[in-house]
Amino acid sequence: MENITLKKISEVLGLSISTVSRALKNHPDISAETKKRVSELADTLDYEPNINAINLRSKKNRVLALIVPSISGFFYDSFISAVEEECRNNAYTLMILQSGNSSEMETNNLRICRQNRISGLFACLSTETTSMEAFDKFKEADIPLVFFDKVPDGKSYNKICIADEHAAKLAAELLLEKNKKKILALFGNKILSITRTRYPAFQKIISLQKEVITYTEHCNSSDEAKKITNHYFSKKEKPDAVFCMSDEILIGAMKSLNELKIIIPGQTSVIALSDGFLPKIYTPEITFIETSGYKLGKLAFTRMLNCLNGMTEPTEMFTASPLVKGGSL
Amino acid sequence: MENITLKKISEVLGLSISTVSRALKNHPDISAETKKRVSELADTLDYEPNINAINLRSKKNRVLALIVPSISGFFYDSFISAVEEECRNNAYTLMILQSGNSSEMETNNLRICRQNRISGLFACLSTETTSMEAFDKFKEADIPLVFFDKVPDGKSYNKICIADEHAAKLAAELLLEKNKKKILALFGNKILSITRTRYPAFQKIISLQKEVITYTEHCNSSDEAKKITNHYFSKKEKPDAVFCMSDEILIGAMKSLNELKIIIPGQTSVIALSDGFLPKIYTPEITFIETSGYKLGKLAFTRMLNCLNGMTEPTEMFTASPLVKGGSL
DNA sequence: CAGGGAGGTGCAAACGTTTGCGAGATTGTT
DNA sequence: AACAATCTCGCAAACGTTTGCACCTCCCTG
Repeated sequence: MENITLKKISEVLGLSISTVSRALKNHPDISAETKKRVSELADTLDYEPNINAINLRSKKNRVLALIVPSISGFFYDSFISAVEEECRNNAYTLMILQSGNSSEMETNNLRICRQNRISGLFACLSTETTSMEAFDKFKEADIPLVFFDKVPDGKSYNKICIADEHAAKLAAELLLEKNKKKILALFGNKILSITRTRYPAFQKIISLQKEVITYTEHCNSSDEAKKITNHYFSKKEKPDAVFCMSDEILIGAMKSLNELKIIIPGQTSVIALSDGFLPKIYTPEITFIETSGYKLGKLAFTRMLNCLNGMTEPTEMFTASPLVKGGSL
Repeated sequence: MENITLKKISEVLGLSISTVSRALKNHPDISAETKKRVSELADTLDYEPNINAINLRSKKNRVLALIVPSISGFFYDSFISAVEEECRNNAYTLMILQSGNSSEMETNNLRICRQNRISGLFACLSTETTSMEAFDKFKEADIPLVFFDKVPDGKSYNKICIADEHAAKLAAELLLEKNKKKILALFGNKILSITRTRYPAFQKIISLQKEVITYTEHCNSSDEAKKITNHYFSKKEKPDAVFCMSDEILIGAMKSLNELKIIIPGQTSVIALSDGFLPKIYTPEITFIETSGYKLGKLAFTRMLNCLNGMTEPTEMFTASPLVKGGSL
């Protein structure tokens, strides 16, 4: 099975290459008779146009790239899933690259993107990233750049985020509403943009109630979250609620609470910000504010599409974060 | 920032395109002096060769495709993660496509692959797939095809699998060793190749002990697994062990056991075949036979590399499935 | 019959790269 | 002085596609 080209078809049919090309594109110059002959032969030969040639000629391609710390995770896999779905439906090819949260791999990935002359880039910053220089090159080249989740500061970038502020506020309000007085609040690494948004929003609401005590902690992993939770629940005065900023933290906190046989929601309540998969694993199911990677992916793609169509003004967009009630609060 | 080409560089330096091309490839024909001038300019201009042109000329490309039912999942995300890692390290580009377990999308994805003139394909069959015709076209075109997880029957394909048989046997042996007498054995859909391997292997071992009773059930989702578990544990004579063929099933079974407040491992034991993430969520951690997507991905990639280098004899390979002890057995 | 439109098709260039071949220049050998 | 060897480099073709332009053949109209 050789590769079928326009040339082959044209030779068989005794036509010129250009006629065949036009016939397949339903060009008005070509007679219906010819079109029929051409497309029938193309079908039987399983002709597929060579994308490389097309891209080369058009100086464009329909390839989008996506850089993410890790494909497998609590959140990114569903984000990617959504983006891939849209790409496929819009005849874009998706190139996924992992940065492993290393800025070296990140710049390397950006090089790969440039090599491939991608048409657009979805990017989640690695935690190590300090300089935006490499990213700015894409902007200069008019290649749409859509950041998601971990986004850079400043007004000059497209950013698609969870409504972090709203979600954190909502969680805080719920805790107050339920009359919680001693709250263990677990956040992620302070460097992360999501932490820098979620943390103050949460605190602002909580601090409205003077008599509420919050133990605020930052943790970098599930294990750290577990240790911290262990610490607070080994005291005699235990918190009456735990707030978890992310799935990763939720895992650690729940591990601790379960091991200590703390009854939920009897002895303490739990509320989390989550993609939604994990909370349903536990019994009772954890009440959470949904921070859906899937929705975020869909939104990021529509923004990308707009950029590709010329709407290049940098925009910050948010997905809604509904409350999903479990039995943990 | 225009796109830099060999032509531009050659014009600036007053050289021919071919000289520039050779200089950058360290061709012996070119003087050290010229090479230096060329590569310095290329560096400052951020020259990146146009992959489309290269591919067109060489009639090859370094693109591998991967078709998977869904990116987000208990297993595939880590498989993909491994494959992406290797692709990046070997300068291959990875194109990921989801089939959503629909054979229509699957054939559509295969068309995309052909269009892109991919060099190799990793594929996990959708549950709907009945005909291998579309896949066979790749074989005819000498495009390496490596199946993983859900693989077709027959000796004529490359297949990379979990050592399903061994894993299922191991689980069964452990259950017997621990003197379990009434085992609820939960398997997935009978159509799946993994079920067709795991099921008989498990049964064969268990049936060696005549006095052991097994309740074998097949379920298509976590929810079904939960319902079935509920059913068996609502009886007065409850099973003293539960075997879960996959993570998906484990979730359902555990949900049921936790809701019924069955104490593990006091009242019943649990053992699963799992990627390894979920078992560690629970308390006590679930004892499992590791069926690592990550390892499988690494193995699939080495097989792919061998195929690309001419070792085309179809081969079936397995990853090891070690036992990871938790506290549930 | 001349002229003109329309309908159908082909020519050739361009996209950016690689590479076989050959040409000019320099040096060394006899 | 003639010639060979070596070192540097450029020409041109090829990969498969698209597209502006020109060409040819009919047929119609005046």
